[in-house]
Amino acid sequence: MENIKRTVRVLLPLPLADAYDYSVPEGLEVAAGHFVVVPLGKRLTIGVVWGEGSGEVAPEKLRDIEEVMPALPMADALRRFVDWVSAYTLAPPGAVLRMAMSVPSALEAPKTEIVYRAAATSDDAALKLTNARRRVLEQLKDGPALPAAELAHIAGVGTSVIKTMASIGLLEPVERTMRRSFAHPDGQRQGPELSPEQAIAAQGLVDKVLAHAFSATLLDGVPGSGKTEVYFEAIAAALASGRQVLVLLPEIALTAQWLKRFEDRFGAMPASWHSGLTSLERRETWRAIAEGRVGVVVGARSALFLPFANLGLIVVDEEHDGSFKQDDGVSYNARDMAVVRARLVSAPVVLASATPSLESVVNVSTGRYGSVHLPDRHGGRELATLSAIDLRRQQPARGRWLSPPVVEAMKRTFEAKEQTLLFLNRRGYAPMTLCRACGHGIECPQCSAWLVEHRFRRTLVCHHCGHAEPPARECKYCGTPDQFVACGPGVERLAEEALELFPEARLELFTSDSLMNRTEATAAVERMIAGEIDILIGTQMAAKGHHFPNLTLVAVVDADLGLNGGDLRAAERTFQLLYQVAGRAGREDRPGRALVQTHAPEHPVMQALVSGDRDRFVAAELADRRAAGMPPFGRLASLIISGPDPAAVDNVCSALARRAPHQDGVTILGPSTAPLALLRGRHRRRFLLKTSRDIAVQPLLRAWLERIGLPGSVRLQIDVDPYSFM
DNA sequence: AGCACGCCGACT
DNA sequence: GTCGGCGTGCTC
Repeated sequence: MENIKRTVRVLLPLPLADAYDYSVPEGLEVAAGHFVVVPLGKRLTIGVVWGEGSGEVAPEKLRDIEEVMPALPMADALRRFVDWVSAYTLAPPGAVLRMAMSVPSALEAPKTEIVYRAAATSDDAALKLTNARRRVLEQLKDGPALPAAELAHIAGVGTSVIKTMASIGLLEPVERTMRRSFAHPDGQRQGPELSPEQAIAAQGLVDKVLAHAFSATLLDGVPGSGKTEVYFEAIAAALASGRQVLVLLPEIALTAQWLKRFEDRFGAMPASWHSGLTSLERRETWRAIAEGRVGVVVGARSALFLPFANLGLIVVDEEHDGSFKQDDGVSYNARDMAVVRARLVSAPVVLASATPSLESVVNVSTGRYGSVHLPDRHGGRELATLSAIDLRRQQPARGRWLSPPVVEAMKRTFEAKEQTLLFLNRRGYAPMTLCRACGHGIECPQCSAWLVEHRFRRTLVCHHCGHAEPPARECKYCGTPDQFVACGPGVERLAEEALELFPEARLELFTSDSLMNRTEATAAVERMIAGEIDILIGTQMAAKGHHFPNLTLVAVVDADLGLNGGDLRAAERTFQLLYQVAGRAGREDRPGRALVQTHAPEHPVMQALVSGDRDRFVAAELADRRAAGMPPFGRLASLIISGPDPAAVDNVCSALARRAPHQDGVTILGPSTAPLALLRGRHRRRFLLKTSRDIAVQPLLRAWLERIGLPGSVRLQIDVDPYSFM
């Protein structure tokens, strides 16, 4: 008879329905949170011990854990966070774990090196002291132990001298783990002088940090009111009490300017976490965070799953930003999950924004979140005056996109040697290309979307799947050559127009295509600050996280762009975006102007922007949402069914429709074709589940989907709290 | 996520 | 006749 072995549940970073049971070999010490190597099929995989064995699997199927990784175990709070996110989003727990195990190499034993220190001298050895050997010992007398090569170099001897000294006992080799050291931002350092309002706000946040308990606070203030300085005080307090801080920023707002401000305040850079890190940087940063050697991490949403040893504060800046929502793989909103993570580690979370999301506004009014309000622009700077330009009356010339008042304002700005930002949230030259002969537009072969012409790169690109093709001469529908015509403006086309109007102006494009990487973006920002650019043309990349002192005119070329399409958040998002863009103008001593071109100046969004009455807009938008039972007053979940064969997709939809839940407070909308009816060659249908606030959507969805069989090629994507409907 | 198994097109 | 394409299914 075989001994009854202990079994444990091991969660693997794979999209499996649940953790797997493994047996623990005799003599292996295994506890919850340990990273372990286990066999899976023919290969070995790293997983995390999640608890004692479930006992649900036939004992003969169980396999032994191979080994325990030499890494700090995953903290209890992080494991509970993974479970929580999985339960909320209905993503498999292993898919969530994968986000918390993004750097597998960090789990391996760190590399070591041999360093030498002076050995306790014996008389015997002292006799053999040559000049070279003496110099080596001199170096080590009050310096640190060093690797052979380095020691030899600074002592001016060959490495063979070190080798011999070690062998005759003059030097003692020591094995040391190599680890990158991180600078320590100083929480004790004196901060800048704050205005009375800022000081009160900062104290409010500091009190939350010192309470060492969970709390959520909305920090709400207009651009330039000093939000960053205020939450820096909370960071200082957390650092001073020996705790770690996580700052989440939208990816494109993580700029050199932000880092510079941080360094000026704390005397050292924070650790940053974003997609541009090398694998070495990721490994070292991950490890240092787990070992508590990093005080502050600033990062994009994926930083939320880092293994903090001692987290004492989370800040989510630009909390309204849609990019906190991840749509591929696990659909989660990092802003909301940051609140959960803070609760699980009993730490405060601060959500900061000049244009808070309606969710946060409602959470404040119901008392779930506290609030700290900063009323004014610091230093008495005024917000830009914002005017709507009615495109129905002030028409641009044919084939042109800038209206006469905008051109006139650009002219005056240029003559005053000040800078203009033309904002258009459309990459490329033209969003659509049409054949004049037959009227067909050029579509993506795998998506229901137009191909966008990128004239500089001489390609037509699909912005949804990345498909690219060279421009053809002949129309593929009617064969007529040379009849293509570009429809509508993109930033490249706008640049062409601006250059014709101002041939002597220095003009630059600022988009995610023309500026491929961070370094180039930083350089462009610096040129802008240095006044080497007169006209900057950009997408929303230009609108976030930058501060251009000589920028006095912002023109929004197509303010209606985000309002079409019937998206739930269209008005909210447009307001937030345009408000932020307009906030770029006139930030120093010069007054700024923002001109917003629109076909619907009477639209509540435009009215609110022009009057600067954010509160009235928010109130009106909230009233609409409440009447429709939409978030934040109701709950939404979306199901997207997709597959290459439309008939198979429709079959699944019929099965879903037959089993749809019927109960009070629950509405099922659909199935209907999803907004991108064809994406990457997959046909897409969508159901929307709408419930009242008091109903939890997860049990409802679980029961609904429980017995729905999916053919292999059909995928079902669940999105609880969808942000965008496109 | 891998990795194998399995069933239809272009090669030696 | 095989080599190999990637659809489908399983892994404690």
